[in-house]
Amino acid sequence: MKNIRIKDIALKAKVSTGTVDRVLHDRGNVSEKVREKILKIIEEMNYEPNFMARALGTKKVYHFAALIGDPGIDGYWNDPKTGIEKAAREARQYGVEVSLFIFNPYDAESFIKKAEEATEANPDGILLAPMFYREVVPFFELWKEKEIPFVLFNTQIPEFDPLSYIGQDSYQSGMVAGKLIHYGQPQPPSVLVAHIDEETSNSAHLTKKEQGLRNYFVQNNLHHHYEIIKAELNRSNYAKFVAQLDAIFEGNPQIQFCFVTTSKAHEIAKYFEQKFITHIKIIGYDLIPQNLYYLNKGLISFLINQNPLGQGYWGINQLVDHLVFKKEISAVKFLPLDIVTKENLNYYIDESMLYNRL
Amino acid sequence: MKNIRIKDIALKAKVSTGTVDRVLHDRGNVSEKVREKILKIIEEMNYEPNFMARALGTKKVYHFAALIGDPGIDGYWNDPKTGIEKAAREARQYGVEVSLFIFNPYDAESFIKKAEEATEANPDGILLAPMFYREVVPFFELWKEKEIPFVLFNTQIPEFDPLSYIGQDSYQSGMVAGKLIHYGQPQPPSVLVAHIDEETSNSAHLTKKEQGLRNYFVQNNLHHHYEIIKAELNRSNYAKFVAQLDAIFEGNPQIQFCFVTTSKAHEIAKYFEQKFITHIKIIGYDLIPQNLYYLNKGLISFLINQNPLGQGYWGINQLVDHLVFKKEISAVKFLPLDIVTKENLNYYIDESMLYNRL
DNA sequence: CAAATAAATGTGCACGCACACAACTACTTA
DNA sequence: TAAGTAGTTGTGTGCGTGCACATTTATTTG
Repeated sequence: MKNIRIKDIALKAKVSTGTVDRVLHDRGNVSEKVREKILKIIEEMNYEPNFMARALGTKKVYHFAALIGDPGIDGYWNDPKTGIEKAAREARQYGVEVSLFIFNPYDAESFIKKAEEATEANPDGILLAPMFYREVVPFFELWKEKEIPFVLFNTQIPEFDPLSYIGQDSYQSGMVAGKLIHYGQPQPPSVLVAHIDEETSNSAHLTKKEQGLRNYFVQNNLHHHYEIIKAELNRSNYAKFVAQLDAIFEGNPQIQFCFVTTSKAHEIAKYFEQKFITHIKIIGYDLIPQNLYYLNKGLISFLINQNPLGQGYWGINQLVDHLVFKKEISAVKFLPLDIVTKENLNYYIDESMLYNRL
Repeated sequence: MKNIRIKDIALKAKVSTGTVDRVLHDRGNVSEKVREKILKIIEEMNYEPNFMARALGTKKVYHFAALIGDPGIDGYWNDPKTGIEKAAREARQYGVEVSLFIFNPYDAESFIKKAEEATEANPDGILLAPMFYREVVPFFELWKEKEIPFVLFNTQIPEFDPLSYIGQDSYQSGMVAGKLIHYGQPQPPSVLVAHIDEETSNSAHLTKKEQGLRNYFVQNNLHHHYEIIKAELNRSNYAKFVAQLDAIFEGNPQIQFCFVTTSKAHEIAKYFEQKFITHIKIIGYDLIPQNLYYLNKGLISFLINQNPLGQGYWGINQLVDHLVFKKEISAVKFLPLDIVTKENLNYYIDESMLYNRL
């Protein structure tokens, strides 16, 4: 079961290995006649390059930049960061170095500053979470001009043809939430959809989650019976935050479910705990420690896991596959929407488990 | 950021690369004094072997045998087979060849025959689903004597120290089912636990699933209120199978949930469909086509995915890591217990998605 | 048509490791 | 003490590629 080597191709085509190499890598300086002959033979023998030898034989250093939010400011970013670091560690053997550029996820200015720094570093590829639509667009144009491929994660912006988008299907995750609510309460309940700490106007994925939820009920012909209440909340003024919640729940005692579209489900859980509210079930996003605490306490029923670690990990890997291995990569990579409960939680958070996912 | 090479170690230790090589691979013939010095330097420089170069430098061919059930007889085995083939394809570069030995999962004799064939092929490693406890034990002893490492998946049998076990945590999956039932019906319901087409006496994992379910209710102090009815069913005589179900559901009209411990949830769904039973929710295992059909129709509420594809994939990979790369591998690898509904199904079945898991 | 340039092709080494083989040292034995 | 042997250590080549450099062939120019 011997592997076909470049040497074999060269032999059969009666040329030197150097020429085959040029054809394989489009290095030019090959006559059209010879090129075609070689391509045909490559096809015939269905040659597959040996990645190990390829990686061994090249000493080129690839420099990637990763633009992510500050985990110190919002714990959500811990996982993408870990994923990126893991991928970076694995890719080190192939001559890949990843530099992190960490911005304040609540400050567009900070994003601009870090994006500029990343651009100045003149990397071979960029991975970023384009949180601020307006602010990121000029960079997309700049990078396109400089021919620096970029991979998006977390937030999808297809208009500027990124090399790839990694992330959740926000809309579909809303559908999953709908299912969980419907399953948990066949009688028509009222649902509070809470957007916490982010403007829906500048982050499309929140709206998509809400739409997914609403459409679940439409598609199942239930929307006449269900009541969906929407709220945009902000913790910057905590007293006001609590007052808003008071108003909502006192004014709508019929609410039985709360769907939190950001990673802040724990804030609602905390509120419920303090107010001794036990009859409302919470469904939220992301396995951050605060959420896990309330998941284990039973105040949060389900968390939808968007695989933030995987997003970072696969994001870097897309760049590696494209630039280092010259593989064809898919333009979109949706990650699974895991439904996480107290009972299956362990399989999603244990570090060693992460390697087990296929 | 240059990598440390064996050569660097040899230089620093003032020995030849051959000697370092002997230490790294425990090939013997190294004086204790030198050995320790080298080990210390390896530690100091924290050397990490370059797997590519390692794989490239050895031309040894590894021969693995995989013993699995026949997908033609029970569709469940399609996924492990696919996973094994995928891993085999990836490992080809490292000189790994995998031969499949496919037995009839309902026939112990067939298992013995195939296990004998696999043994005769004298492989370097074996991956198998030890479905028949009594029948497999002699082989464990034989392989141990012949020093052939074996990896188990699907069914755990720790007594004969396999190299590794890959698979589900059956007990915990029962707990997950308990949660889903409890969440879907806070008022104490009755649950039918159905073991279909397998003897609980010879397959421990079915019993573990049931125990997990029961213990969910115990741990949440609910066991006084819930009623759990157990049934062992077999489709070999289909008329009898239906008659049994008739008896159960007519005799227990209070049943609201059905938990099927094998991959045969679709049989119950089919029965419900024919009998126009709509008020009983089904929770089952495995994303086989028949189950997906009824999941999409809404007759099955949830499927617990044990990642059968991953089991095959990681099973082969454990052998590869151990034998080819001489890595340390974990004795147990539990795969995530995915909760799958109609709404997030796509992320678990689309082939291209499988690569996205971390 | 010779010289200069451009295009095409060939050659050989390095990447980091494994392994076969060669060589050296220390210890026995007669 | 020389020969024999076991215990150590050193050397060199191949694995499949990529790439820098050398060489040959075709094309252009004055």
